[in-house]
Amino acid sequence: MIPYELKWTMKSGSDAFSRKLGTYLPLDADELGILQRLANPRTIFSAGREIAQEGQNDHAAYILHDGWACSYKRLHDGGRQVINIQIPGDFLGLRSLLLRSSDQNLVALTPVEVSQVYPERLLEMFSTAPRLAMAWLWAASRDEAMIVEHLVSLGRRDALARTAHFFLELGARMKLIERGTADGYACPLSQSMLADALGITAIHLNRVLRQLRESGLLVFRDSTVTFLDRKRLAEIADFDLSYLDHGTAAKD
Amino acid sequence: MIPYELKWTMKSGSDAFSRKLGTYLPLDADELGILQRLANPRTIFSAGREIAQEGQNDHAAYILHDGWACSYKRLHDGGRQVINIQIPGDFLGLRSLLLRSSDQNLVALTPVEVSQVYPERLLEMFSTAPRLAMAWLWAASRDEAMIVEHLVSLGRRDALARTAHFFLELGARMKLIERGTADGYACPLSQSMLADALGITAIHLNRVLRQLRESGLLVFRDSTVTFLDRKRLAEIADFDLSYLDHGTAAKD
DNA sequence: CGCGCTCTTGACTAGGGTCAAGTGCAGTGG
DNA sequence: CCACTGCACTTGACCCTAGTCAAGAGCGCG
Repeated sequence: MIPYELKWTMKSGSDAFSRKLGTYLPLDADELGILQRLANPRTIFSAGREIAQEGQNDHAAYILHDGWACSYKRLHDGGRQVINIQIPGDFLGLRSLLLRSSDQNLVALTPVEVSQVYPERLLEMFSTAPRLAMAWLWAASRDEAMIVEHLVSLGRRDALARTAHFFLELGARMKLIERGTADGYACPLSQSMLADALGITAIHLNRVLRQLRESGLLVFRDSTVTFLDRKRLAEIADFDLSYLDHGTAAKD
Repeated sequence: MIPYELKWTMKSGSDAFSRKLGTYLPLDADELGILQRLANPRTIFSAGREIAQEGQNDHAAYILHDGWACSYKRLHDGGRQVINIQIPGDFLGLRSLLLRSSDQNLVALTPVEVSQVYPERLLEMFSTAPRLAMAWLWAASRDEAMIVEHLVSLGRRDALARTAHFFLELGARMKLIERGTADGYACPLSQSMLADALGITAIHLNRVLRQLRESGLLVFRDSTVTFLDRKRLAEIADFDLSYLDHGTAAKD
């Protein structure tokens, strides 16, 4: 299998995080400067590295600049529930900043590049750059809306619809940061990780993926998602991307 | 059946919202004054009244001072998934404040008393009362942590554990606002509402409730939850209330 | 070469959904 | 006072989705 890294479209250059906040409201040079300072210095975690643990109280929050990460919780029986998958431009562990201890685990799924978020600098930003603060809170609200939609999937969609929904959402997010097209995107997730996100077993996910493939809907193979029939997928998944709150979202 | 209103323990008096923020950090007279102004004027919605609708862009957010409400999303097939149940002291629709349109519906489950949250006054507070802003963001983070735990329930707990977990969590929240004890609390939820929160059918919830009752674990009857064996319930549910982030949480 | 990991598939099982019927009560109108 | 309606709740019978168990294939790596 081709190592994931070789397949990235490395058009990062401009910062995914700034670009994301910029979709909420246009940022001026001063504001972009503040963001630049928040986005440095950078730290690298290698793939598989645990970035934060549930119960820790070191209040580790980051901005993810490159690579994929995910947040999850563990149950006492050893089960794992993935809360969210994070891609470049996303927050990591933001919710835990003000809580006494982290409510989740964070792990790097590929090599990642992050910058740490410090509560003091954040509070300072809230008073000196209120527009930026609004954009920040908007992004946090949007993250929460994604978690809520994930909750709806787990509660009310069957395995097929859930899987279709997941890939469609991720596709929309990837497209927003210019790492994907309407046809597909690179996706370095293992089936077991995906299954733990979707609340089904890896075995059943495998069956669902086969069904999606054989129905001519979607192919997930070699760490790549290829949409074959987005329209029908969206119908099956009851997918409506308005919760992603893309201001200028394309219709497809 | 006894009307729900008659059974409230009306010890409100001091404001549930102020008390909640106060558990994060002690508030001084100035800060309490600001909160008082945010908590007025009050609006009443009668039971069953829809407070906000998904897709609306009137940015309606409230603080719930009295009564119960819930937030939910609808699927195209008519299905409903309850996101969260709100009790006095909770936010309503806070996440939708900065989004272009509300990502959820809000409905009053009992008569409720709310005060509206205005974005301008909120931003003002962030610059003039940073400690209050932190407490506010803490409360919002805690709400999100509850949603995440709900997501874990839907993804990885079976119907029995899910139901037990729900009642335990709600019990801890009720106790925090002094509307419940270690033995139980008043709970004006219909079985169908509860089922839509737990991601199961009302019929199956009914079977689960019977099982809980017959196993001597918990009784939910006449809008009242009575714990019979909290210890065993907590084991079954894999319940650990640290995500609720009660600073001084009692151990029981 | 063999270990370990991810992925794949089949056979069987069980948790929870669906369908259907029925109970108990509150409210309404005769 | 008593039908009648409507809603929330209850229970049983049956079925299907997804979990469990088991075996094997493909591949990277020491």
